[in-house]
Amino acid sequence: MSVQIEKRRFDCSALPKGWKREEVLRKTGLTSGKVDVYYYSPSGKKFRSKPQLARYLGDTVDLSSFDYRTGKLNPMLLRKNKRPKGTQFDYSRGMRNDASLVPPIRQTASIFKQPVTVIKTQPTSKVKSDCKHGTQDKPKQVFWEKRLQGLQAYDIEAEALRFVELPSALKAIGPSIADDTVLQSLATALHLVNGPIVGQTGPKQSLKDNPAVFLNPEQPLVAALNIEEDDILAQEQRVDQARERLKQALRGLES
DNA sequence: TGTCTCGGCGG
DNA sequence: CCGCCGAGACA
Repeated sequence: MSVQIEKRRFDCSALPKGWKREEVLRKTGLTSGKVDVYYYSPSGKKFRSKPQLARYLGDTVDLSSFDYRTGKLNPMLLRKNKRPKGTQFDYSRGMRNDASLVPPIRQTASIFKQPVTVIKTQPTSKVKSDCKHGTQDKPKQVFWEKRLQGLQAYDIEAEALRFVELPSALKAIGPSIADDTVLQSLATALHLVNGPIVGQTGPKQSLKDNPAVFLNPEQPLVAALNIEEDDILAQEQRVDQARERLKQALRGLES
């Protein structure tokens, strides 16, 4: 009698390095014999459905050609609108269909945020995984924050909302970077960057002379900042005051 | 509290 | 029938 493997965690060829795929056999109960499939991100987070995976990977990734159960990439799985024989490759929805998409091409936003090369081999094309560089994020443009410059929040009366004042400790870095841009870059960094936000830590003079070269685009456009115990205490106090004001306001609503 | 496991709902 | 996720069991 062959004892089937009841639990195995594999590297999966269709997935980038570090991702694991696991099959778990149900041993008891009404559903005994059913196999559950799980995925593990490089950081160890467990995923138990395709929607969960999609949520984690974000809108930029198209999982429509990914078969969750088998872990394989392109089994032409979409039941409806199955393509006629003549068509060679499903370029996936959302992709433009111009000359720049004739293989071989590079895609940076592919399954699991991994760069792939689409190569053409007669008569069918296929997707070749490129693992040797690991996962890659889209490079950030230097001073990309400038694209946000001049954008402003308005209230319902179309009146511009007053801009918040930045603490004097936040010193902008870069060519004519205004306070609002500093705030936008800070907010973006807080939202996107995993890890500490430390500001621009490069050599001061170089940053001044040639920011385009010495700036770290991963960090916000502020000089390296140091947060002291006092700053934290002061901030806690401000929060307390704000809460107090909110309490008063709510009390005013009740009566 | 977090992980593992099976049930069961709904497409 | 099967994907997805809730929730009980268990550590």
